[in-house]
Amino acid sequence: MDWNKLADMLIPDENVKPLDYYEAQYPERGLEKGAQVTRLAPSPTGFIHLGNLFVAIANERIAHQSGGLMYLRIEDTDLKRKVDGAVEAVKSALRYFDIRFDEGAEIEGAENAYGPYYQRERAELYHAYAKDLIRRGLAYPCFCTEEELSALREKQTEEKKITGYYGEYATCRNLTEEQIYENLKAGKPYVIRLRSQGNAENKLTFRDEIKGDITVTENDQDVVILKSDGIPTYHFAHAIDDHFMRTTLVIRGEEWLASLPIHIELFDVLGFRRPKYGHNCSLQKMDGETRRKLSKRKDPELSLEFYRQEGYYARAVKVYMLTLLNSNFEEWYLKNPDGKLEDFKFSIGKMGKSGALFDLNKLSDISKNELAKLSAEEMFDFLQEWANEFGSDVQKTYFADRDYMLKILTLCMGIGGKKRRKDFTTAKQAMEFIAYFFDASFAPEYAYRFEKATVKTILEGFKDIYAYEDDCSAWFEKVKTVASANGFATDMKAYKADPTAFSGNVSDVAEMLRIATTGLANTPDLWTIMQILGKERTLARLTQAIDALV
RNA sequence: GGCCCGUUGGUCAAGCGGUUAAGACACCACCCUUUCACGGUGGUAACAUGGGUUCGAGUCCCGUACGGGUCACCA
Repeated sequence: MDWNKLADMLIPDENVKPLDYYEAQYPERGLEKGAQVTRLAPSPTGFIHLGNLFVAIANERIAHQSGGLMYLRIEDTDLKRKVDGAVEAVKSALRYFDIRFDEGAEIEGAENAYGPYYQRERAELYHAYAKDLIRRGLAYPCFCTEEELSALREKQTEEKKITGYYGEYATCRNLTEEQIYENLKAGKPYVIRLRSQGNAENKLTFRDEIKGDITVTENDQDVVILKSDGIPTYHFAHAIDDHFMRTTLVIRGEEWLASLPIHIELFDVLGFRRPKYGHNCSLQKMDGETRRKLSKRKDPELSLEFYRQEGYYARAVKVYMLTLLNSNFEEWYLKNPDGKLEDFKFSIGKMGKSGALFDLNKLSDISKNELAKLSAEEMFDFLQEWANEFGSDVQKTYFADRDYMLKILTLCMGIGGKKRRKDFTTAKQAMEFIAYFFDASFAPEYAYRFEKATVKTILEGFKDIYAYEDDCSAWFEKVKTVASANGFATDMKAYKADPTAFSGNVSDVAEMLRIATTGLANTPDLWTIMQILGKERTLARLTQAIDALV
């Protein structure tokens, strides 16, 4: 068999350059010792999910912490999955979480010397190396059809053999020269397969940066490296790209662990030094009784878009990811609540070995704490930004009167008090929380716990003596006045001693007033709310409440 | 099914042969309090299982069970 001839026929010389050329074009990066080059390599499906973020944060931290860099590569080798605008979607989603790339696809201001970063634009490189493999007898054309392949798979399954294209089953591996040229002449479509030199009987231990030592078997599958359209498969592109982009560390999902033997063989056969690998466990969730990997179809919370729509504070999501990512992060953060996330010493060795259940509850807790660190102005901006994109028309009007809104936020966040309140968990929830401050969205249901007549008398009594100018204590004295005038206890001790002696107590009266003016039984301080609402609006609300009591 | 990986409270987890088995979230109780939220105090709750090794095992070894991942011209 004349491999050179075959190689020239399959991949003509005019389409590729000598291998040395590429090595020279993409030299080793002159980074300091220990600096890691990492990457995020999504396929442009337009669906960027939590797992991407998870891995992205780890890659980003390690790269920047070590004085290295992280780049963005687009794995667009499967055109069936390609979606327009997907790259922009990836970038904007990650930007929202403050993940910065140093170079890569559409990264402005970077040198991008190791590009192109779209795999479809790197065809020449893949072809050059595929050609070299063919020439060396380490790759060959395969003319098997999809039908033949699936028939083979069925047969193997039936016979309880390992499925795949390998050993005796790799029929095209042994095609004669004549057969090959005949097939080519007949115009039969073909793929290029690796002629695997491995033996599945051989096991070797592989050091994974996250999982530690794992045992893998040698690859013996004649995997496809170039698809019939001349585009490489993931495996081949991975080997070539991570070599020429000079990646030193690949952190990726553990779904890749199974194909690691293929990658090991590919790197070896191509003569490339392998990067280090860390295979990260995927996020899971409970589905009834069982836990499972978060799924794109079933779980909206997998999509990063979900967090933007719900108005989760980006930093909160990031903090949560970090607590899942590095077991000692949470402790560090407790000690350094105001520290910069970048100051935490991220370590790949502290990454979990088993998949974590995603816990929205925990995220909510973190969100509350993060939002409680904002100033009223920052909260204003955060909410407005969210409302502009996802809010209702009414919600957008909340921001018309900046001072009014800032007063509301100051109250609801407990700014100026001894302790911050933690009522807000997301922008969406916060907007609903403050809705009663705006007449346009004030829709009270007035769920009183007392007789209408009683409530009415009390509301009228309070309205008569209410004065906007009253300070907090004068105001509360008036509440008490109305309370005792109607047989409600003003002294809690007396009330507790004998509840039957009273109709209720001040807190019940306060509740009626609260429901009347806000429609809710639970709110922040009522006096302050009335101050913010203003005299006119407060009286109007009381009147409205009284009128509703017929 | 084959091959890999894993298994400490409901959840995330510390633990590296000797601990009263940390901490956080959630939950419960009490305190603070005109409601709520915040805050404070306390509480319920765990080493999947069976064998070894060892003076001693959550920690090391083997088996079992359970869970996860993967077996494409998808990444």
